[in-house]
Amino acid sequence: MLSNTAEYALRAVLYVAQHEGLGLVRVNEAADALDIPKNYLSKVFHELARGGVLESSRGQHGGFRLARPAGKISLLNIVSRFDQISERRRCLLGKDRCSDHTACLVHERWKDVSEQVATFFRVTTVADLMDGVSSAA
Amino acid sequence: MLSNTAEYALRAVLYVAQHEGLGLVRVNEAADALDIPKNYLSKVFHELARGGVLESSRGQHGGFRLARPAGKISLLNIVSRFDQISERRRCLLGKDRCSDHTACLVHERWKDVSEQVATFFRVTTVADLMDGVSSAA
DNA sequence: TCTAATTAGGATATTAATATGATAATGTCA
DNA sequence: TGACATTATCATATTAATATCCTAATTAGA
Repeated sequence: MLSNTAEYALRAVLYVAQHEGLGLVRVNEAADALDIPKNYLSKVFHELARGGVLESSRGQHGGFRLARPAGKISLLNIVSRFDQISERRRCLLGKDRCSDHTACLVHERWKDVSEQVATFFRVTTVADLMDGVSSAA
Repeated sequence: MLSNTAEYALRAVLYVAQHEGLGLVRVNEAADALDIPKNYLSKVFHELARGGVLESSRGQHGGFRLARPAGKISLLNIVSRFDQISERRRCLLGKDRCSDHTACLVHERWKDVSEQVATFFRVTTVADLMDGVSSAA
């Protein structure tokens, strides 16, 4: 359902969120803790920074922090930098959109299901993922 | 959500289903109609035959037909030869299972959503996909 | 028996995802 | 200023997905 890369990103942002207030998170530290290849995670962090999810600072004592509160970062904000979670309804059979006159009940059901997936990523936030925090669920 | 290959397989089986009773479907014919590379589709068909979804016969006038009625072929039967639609609940963050004591409400919601996806593929049949046929939806 | 049409399947090419390695740029602090 | 720790970035390697090419096996029919 999610690419490796997107899963890395989710776990990494969660890790950063859990270290808010404890200083910046360094790539090496997070890579060790999460068992993700360092150089690869470095690129994931960079991409998340470019996407406005994280903020980076360079130099000694540099690292990453959340760019905004965990409750304001949806899982879609994270995942969409790497995977496409199609918000736009997409036909099960690969066409961009079903022409309405051939649409059958299956297409409707598929639309329902895939919209639920999209909604999950859109409304769930990093804060929701954190242990003990079970708001807005 | 689905790989290219699995999407090809769905479209191809639907095509074969729509030609039931009209003689065997040849790979070249289906590839042209569906705009899928011939040799690639050839392997997809072959794999579906090995998986008991299609039956093949070789030689002149050979081709493919459904191995059983369209209503007895679930989309999961088709797709699972190529993609893994995880029936087993899988943690959003990549672990095989969430340990229960760290499971939060988000995990529950994700389980709900992903089980709906799995159920869709399991209960929807090729017959449901065919135009005009709108049973069991 | 021969030819043609077809599936079966091996070999290889291309492309995208994942991963690694090396270097440059930046900021901190002695 | 200079050493060092860090992010930024470029270059390359590896692996998996997608695609193409070619030949073998099988069957129908002339």
